Amino acid sequence: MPNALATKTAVTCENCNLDKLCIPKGLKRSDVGDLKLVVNRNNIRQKGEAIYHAGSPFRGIVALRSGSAKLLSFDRSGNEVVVEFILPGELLGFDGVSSQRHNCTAVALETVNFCHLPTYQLEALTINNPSFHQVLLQRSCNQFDSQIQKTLLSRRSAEERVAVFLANISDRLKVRGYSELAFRLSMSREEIGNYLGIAHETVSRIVNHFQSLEIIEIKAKQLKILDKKKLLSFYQE
Amino acid sequence: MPNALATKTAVTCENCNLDKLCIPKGLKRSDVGDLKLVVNRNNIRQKGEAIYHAGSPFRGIVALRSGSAKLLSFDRSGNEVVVEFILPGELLGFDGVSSQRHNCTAVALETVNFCHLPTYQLEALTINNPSFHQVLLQRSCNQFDSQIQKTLLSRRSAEERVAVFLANISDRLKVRGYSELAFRLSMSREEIGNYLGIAHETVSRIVNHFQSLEIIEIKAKQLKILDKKKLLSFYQE
DNA sequence: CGACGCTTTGAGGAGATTCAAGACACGTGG
DNA sequence: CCACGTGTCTTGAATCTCCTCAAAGCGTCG
Repeated sequence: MPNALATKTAVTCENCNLDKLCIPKGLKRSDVGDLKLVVNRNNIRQKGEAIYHAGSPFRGIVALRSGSAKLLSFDRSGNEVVVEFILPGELLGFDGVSSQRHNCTAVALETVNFCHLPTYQLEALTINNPSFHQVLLQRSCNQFDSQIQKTLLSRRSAEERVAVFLANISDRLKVRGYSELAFRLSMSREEIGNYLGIAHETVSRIVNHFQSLEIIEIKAKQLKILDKKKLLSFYQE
Repeated sequence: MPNALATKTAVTCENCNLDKLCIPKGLKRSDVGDLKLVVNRNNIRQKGEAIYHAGSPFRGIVALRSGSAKLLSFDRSGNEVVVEFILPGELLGFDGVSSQRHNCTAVALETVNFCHLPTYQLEALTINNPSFHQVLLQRSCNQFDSQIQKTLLSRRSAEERVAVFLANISDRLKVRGYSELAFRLSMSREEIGNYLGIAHETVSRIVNHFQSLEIIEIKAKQLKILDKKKLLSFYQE
């Protein structure tokens, strides 16, 4: 069935508008050809549904095509801790590689569409194609890097954390071709606070403070950044 | 010169007492043979000296043989932030993989001896030996996992953080065959505080509090854990 | 339209920081 | 071997940031 449509409409890795961000980034054209043959496309989850659960066996790497998601862990009291937010073109699943079992849960923040690269294909690709594994290693180390950035941020004040958070989402959306100054914040205050390590009331207070300074404007979940420079100045000392 | 001694005394990957923790872990015997041929052994750094610097090009993966080290990043005011402490058998350098340039600095906390697996050998190994890259990917994802653990910890009180920190070092030393209940804390209060995201005065207060509760005993840098169960009870709610 | 969840806002309090000063340990040189 | 100086560690007091608890406002969706 997918093949019947392939001639005209099907999206493959080669013509995906995310190919500059997703796994194909850094791969040769011919290698992308190998990739497109083994990827499961068009997996859907609705808001609140899980993409995978903590504790479940690792089944492969996931690439978000549209929508956004959160990656969660749980402390031993069972409280959610948001480890990362995931935007289109970003990869998911590295939390399952080292023990072959996920230690995080990935949940859709809105309807998401994702591709899935199953474990056994992953191994096959590796053998035939060393540069593929190189790319994968790079991406996984990337995750490590971004966790270090988060550590740095955790030393700053609540105000700085919120400022950097908003600027960071803006930057990532820009790279993806969306507007960097007006977008939907699909996560709740609760989730933002949880991610930044501060109470949701604190998030709310700071967001409203930024509004009163005319740095941002927020209605419902729609965010406008009025002065990104000023926003960043909160972090740049 | 190393070859002349090889018959009797030289330590290679095959007879290294860290082979169950280091890169060889998870590799077949024959693969370890490939590895031992390309590793530079017996690199030394004195206390305070860097193993590599943030900003320098990535030259390969480092494996600590003896001594301990700290992995640092810097915030934009130039303050040190301790990202991780590294014990014997643990790997270093993943912070340089994704951009091919280190974004952390690694510094010896005492005299260290380490092995070095250079980039070009890394690539060669990958091509001839897929399982090797598999192991590398696993280790890098491990780093990611431990950063997530750190995030979880950053939500807890200062007391819990110190308790978990001490228990964690104890566990890691145990795996390495050292005593889990009596060891040298080679890092300063300052460095511990920096790692845990709390002031060094707070570390001092808590450590002394644990002493007064007869959970630990500390003289100079020598630590004795008198009641590990009680220590962990601080974290287990 | 009503209910539920998310967000806002206020007041009070707890935990950790900061600043400051003194104790201690270690290495150097007399 | 002891005196000295430097850096690390400890301890106390004042302060501050952020959290917790509580209640009200707003939006959204059946």
